[in-house]
Amino acid sequence: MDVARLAGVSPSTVSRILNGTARVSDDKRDAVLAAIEKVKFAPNQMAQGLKKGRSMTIGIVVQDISSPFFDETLRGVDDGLKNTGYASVIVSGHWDAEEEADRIRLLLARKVDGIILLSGRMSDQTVLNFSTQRPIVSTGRALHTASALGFKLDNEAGAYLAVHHLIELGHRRIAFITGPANNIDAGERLAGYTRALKEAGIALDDKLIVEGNYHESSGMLAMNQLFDTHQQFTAVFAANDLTAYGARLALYRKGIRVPDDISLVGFDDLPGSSYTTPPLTTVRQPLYDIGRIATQALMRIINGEPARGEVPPLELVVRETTRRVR
Amino acid sequence: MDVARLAGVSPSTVSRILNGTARVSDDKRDAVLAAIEKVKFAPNQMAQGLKKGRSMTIGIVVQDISSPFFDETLRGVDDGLKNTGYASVIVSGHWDAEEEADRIRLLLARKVDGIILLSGRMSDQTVLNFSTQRPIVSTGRALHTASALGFKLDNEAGAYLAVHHLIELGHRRIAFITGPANNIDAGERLAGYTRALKEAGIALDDKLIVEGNYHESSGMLAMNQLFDTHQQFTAVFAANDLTAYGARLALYRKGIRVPDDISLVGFDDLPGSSYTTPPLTTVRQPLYDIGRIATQALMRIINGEPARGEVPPLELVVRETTRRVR
DNA sequence: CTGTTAGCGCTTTCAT
DNA sequence: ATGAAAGCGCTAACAG
Repeated sequence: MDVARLAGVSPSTVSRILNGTARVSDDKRDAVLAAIEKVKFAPNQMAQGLKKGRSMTIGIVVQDISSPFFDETLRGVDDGLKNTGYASVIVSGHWDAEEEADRIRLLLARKVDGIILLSGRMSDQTVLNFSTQRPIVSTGRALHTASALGFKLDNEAGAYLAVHHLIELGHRRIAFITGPANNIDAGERLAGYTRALKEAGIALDDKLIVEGNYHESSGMLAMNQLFDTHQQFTAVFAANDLTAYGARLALYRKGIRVPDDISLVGFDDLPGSSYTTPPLTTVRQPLYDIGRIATQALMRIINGEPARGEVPPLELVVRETTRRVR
Repeated sequence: MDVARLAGVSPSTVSRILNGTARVSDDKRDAVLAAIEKVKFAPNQMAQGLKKGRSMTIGIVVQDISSPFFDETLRGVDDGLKNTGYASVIVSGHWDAEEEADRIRLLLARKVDGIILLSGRMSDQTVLNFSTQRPIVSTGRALHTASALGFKLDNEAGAYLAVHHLIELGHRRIAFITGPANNIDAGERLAGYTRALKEAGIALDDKLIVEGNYHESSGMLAMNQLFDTHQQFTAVFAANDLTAYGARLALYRKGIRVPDDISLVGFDDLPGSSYTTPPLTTVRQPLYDIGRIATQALMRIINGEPARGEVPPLELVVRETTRRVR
């Protein structure tokens, strides 16, 4: 080590000072510190990592690099990492189980110390397999082993909340724009919609259910399809906020007022949903908390402590896109 | 190496096969490949990095982990990295020059092979200093050395475009919600606003200029301040889209129609701006392209090629929040 | 308290 | 074409 020579000590001593591994006499310490300052020395993390078997890096797998949904969760992750010395490398699985697995293999080759999997598409078994190499914390699944932890939110209950709210306001013809057919969360939200209707004695009408893909454009398309087929309804429940935004625009284009003519409910409560016109009534997912709590749980596992952590439940946020049917 | 023993060859041979560094006889190659498959071997990237002096990682410095603005740019970065073998570690400077420098030092200690600095707050000189250690590509500044490249968009011209559009529509009383006072881009946008007004022979009215902070809430506050002080105006130009969203909500709350009563223009063209109600007229920043082009430029520098790259100019996107004054 | 030694997992001369 | 040996920069015994 350069610094060692400069300070006239051995590399070990420098290392000891850097890591606080052992007592070092004050004069040597001062000399070393001075040398470090002089050369602006910072230990090579790759060498450190190689030696210690810790890369001080965790991997985050998202499905979409550019989505307010993952964004908000990442903010939680970032805060959870604060003062841990850990950095994160973020990769995208692009909503594809295969690609997701590939990305995880890459992270593993990079020797990340742990992985956070957001909205994974892989099977639980695959996650469990990977977790033998490095601890994994995942959202969207219920897992609980020594090296794998999952947080599952009750989508069914969340959707029920939304539809029940609409029913309480007197709505009986409630359209539903679902998420992608192969998406588990989307399926659960559909189940919640169905249950709320059934409980209220409202017959399910397939024509009022149209498939979207979680993006704005699909919300718009879905609304137009509803209108083109002349469906009658007074409220729309969208499987996520982005879809609701699209639906909102379709309504605007038709000159239909929200909430005066039609009520609209979303799902997620993205940061932007408080600023739509009008502000969106939606089911709040504790996105930030999920990120933060998942990260803290992962840190615990990495440090050999038992895995634990719980996230707040979904809750309905009533804003201004819903009102009593007249 | 485990694989080496299994295949009955030396570690060097395995390495040669992995890297294609030299010819290897077919039978040995087959044996090694089989062994790799069997053990599912993937080289330890930290060891590789330590030896080769390349971490195959670049650092990205954003100012806000959770903002549609950076998001869109990051998507471009991600695409630019595709098939390069590079991964990125994203850190946030939180709009603070000091923190930004700290984060860069962290990235440097991690031996990233290059850095992309988005909307940096540091001085050009500081960037140049860091660039002696690792190549840096930055947005928001004009730089062009062997190891530092900057892309600067013409904010002044962009703002001019927006205000000129409003003036052409007959607006004369145009309010401006600025960005943070210490923000360079914001200052340039103010200059563009001023020039457009002056060119049209419209006197500048300080009362129509109110400071925001680039967030939705400040747009809302700014509008309210304008109303509370009884300003007269028929159009509002917001320093960025988020601010425009906030202004839009304030207008909605007052029952003022957009664009019928008041026209509104933003700046950025965030992905969500096509789906506001009504869709927002704004100055388009090629966020995605910036990310992609910056990344490709950085890759070139890393590979020893001359730095180059150019981003598309700002352009006005006329949607539905502006109309001719009656 | 501190220096010497070995070695983390890989690549790269240098021989052969 | 291939193996042996050295070494990337650091830390962790092991002596002393």
